[in-house]
Amino acid sequence: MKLEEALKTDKFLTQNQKAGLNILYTAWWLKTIISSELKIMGLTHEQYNVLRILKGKHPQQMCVKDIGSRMIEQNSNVPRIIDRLVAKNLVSRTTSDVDKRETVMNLTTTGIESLRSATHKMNSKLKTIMVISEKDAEELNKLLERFREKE
Amino acid sequence: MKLEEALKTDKFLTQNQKAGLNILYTAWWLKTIISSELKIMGLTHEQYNVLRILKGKHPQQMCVKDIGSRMIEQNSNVPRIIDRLVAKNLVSRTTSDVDKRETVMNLTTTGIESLRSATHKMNSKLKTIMVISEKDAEELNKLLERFREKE
DNA sequence: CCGAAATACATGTATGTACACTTAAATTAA
DNA sequence: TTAATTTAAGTGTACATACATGTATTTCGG
Repeated sequence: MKLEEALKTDKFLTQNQKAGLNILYTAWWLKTIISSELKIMGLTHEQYNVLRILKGKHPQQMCVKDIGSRMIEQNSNVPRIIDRLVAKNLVSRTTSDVDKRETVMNLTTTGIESLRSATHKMNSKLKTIMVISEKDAEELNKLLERFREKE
Repeated sequence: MKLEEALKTDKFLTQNQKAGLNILYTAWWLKTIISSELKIMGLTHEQYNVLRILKGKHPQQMCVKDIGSRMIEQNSNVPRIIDRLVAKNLVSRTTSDVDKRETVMNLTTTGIESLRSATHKMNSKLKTIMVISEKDAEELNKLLERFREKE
């Protein structure tokens, strides 16, 4: 769907302004699809993100700060997302021996299993919705990074 | 910044997968900049969005449903966002004469003034951060719409 | 070695999001 | 015309976000 239809408007002044809204809308669209898929497994978007980040270092432990710096939405409140994963017994949490300020996290066996099946479901879903060519995707990545130039 | 640096990873399997994360990250980046600019005026991102939507039809009134269908994040809880705008006296809210199920909203004089100065600040800010060429922006819009093909 | 500064995390508050459920009004069907 | 259905909003709950503040621990300067 064109953005004009999605937002029922035709008042974009410049392609730059439209691009800003288009990015926000596309992110919302993608997040909605991902979330509805994860909901079946009792996970939220950000809980899944944390599990994946932990998987990346497994079997090493990770502290809150390390996890936070790898999150897509970098102001996410990691401790509270962890709270919910611990409550579901997907993640274990202990105080670091090395630095007692740090809390360190690790996936539990249940966590690894949940993540495996969630990832499997997610990948099949994404395959059906993300259908642009690798060449187009590469170009899109280049343009998004150029869009964030002033970062 | 490249996405790999922003998320401290190098594990993107395909350009398609990277594009998904890149869109989510870029949206977060943009929303953060916009929000910090609006905060100075005591507005949130979504409150500003609602004010702009109302402006688009002003001096006509709009009902909750109409506003909702024009929001970027289409599951936003419009009544509660309106609550806050009414509390700040930026928007007036009455029951429709035509259909008593509907609540109709309109900008107040204060609302119009707030929006005007918020928009002014926002446009100058956006001009400094959204620096890609109109040609690149057009290509980006084309690719984002292609990305959402399966919508 | 000690006190100040920095760091890592937790917590509180306001706002927003997603979604189920309720209520009131309008529309439709019999 | 009345009963059933649909529609528009509001409300409740769980989760997430943005940000300020508090607390314990570590580090650093003197």
